[in-house]
Amino acid sequence: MKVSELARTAGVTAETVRHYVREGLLAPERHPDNGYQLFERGDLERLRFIQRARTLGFGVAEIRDILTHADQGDSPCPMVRDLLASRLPEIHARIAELQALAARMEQALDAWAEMPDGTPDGHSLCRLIESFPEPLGNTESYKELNKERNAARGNDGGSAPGGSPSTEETQ
Amino acid sequence: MKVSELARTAGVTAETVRHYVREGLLAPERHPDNGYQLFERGDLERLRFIQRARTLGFGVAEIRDILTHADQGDSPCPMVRDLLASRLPEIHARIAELQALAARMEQALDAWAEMPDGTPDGHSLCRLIESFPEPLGNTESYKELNKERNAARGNDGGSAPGGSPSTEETQ
DNA sequence: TAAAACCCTTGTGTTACCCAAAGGTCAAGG
DNA sequence: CCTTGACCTTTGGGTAACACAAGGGTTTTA
Repeated sequence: MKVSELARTAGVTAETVRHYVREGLLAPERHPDNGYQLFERGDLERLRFIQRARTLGFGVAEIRDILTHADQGDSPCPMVRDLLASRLPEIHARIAELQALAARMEQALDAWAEMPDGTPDGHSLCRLIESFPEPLGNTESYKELNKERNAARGNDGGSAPGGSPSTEETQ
Repeated sequence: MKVSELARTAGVTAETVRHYVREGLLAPERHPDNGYQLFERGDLERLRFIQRARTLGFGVAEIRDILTHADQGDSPCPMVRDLLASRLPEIHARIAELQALAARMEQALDAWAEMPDGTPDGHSLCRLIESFPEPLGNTESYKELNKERNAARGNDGGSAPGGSPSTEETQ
């Protein structure tokens, strides 16, 4: 199998397959003459495994670890269980944040239904937004909110090599 | 006010303020001698406005547009309303996806409570994961799921300069 | 006056891919 | 045989919102 045949069979793009190869999740042989990647039946299974793991919320680096362990004869199952168990609360937290966001948005839309648009004067940029409460004091929950956008979980759940964050010019 | 005083007052990091300056949301004057950024009272209000808008789910680029409009004397309110209204369904969709993910994770943890770990043989990488259904056929929902991780919404809701995606080597 | 504290810019990293460019390879038709 | 078009390769850049470190200047203070 060549790249796009594998990709088509598994329902992903060829770019995705190449990405997994680059990241070491897949290690196809190479055609000696032209350098084409040659995938086997096992690679298809491996790719399907990757897909399942992705739908369970695992990141590519984590899946690489899992596969590496399995390739070395170690059972990755305990690791898998731990990862899943430790990630679950984070997911729930993100759901709660998003629900709070949705609630704020709906509340805003409601409140604004009765307000005029108004041209910005020296005091008001957009009363629709300014009529909202500031993230007072609560630096933490504000920063949590930002994670909704970055939302690359997996880089903050584990060990923090730096210690306490956000401590430049602490004064 | 210098950078970190502004940042401290608003409860963000100096890096965040510098980021907004780089992105054009804030345009402080410069001290002619040393090049330091000099913020005024109005910049603090502006920053608080930005924070409120962020908690409402607006992206930095969108906020820049809003501010630019307001600076030019146009009311950004209609734009704000439209953005919010169009984004809300996306948020709900992401909540649903995350809830589905959480459900899958919980289901997995439950099901695995009774399964043995097992050492990987030639057929099984990790039965815990392999016992899961594949994202059959449904390429769309699989890709949607990925957005949970990237989760940079706002770059796919608008105009797509490319046309139909995922159409390399269509064959 | 020297160190602490703060300022500047620039570059790099994060996540999981997508996309474009430049160029080689291969199967089929004329 | 040669062209064409579909496919392959690698490299490099982009995405969102910052965080962080480096290298170097400035200001404040002890």
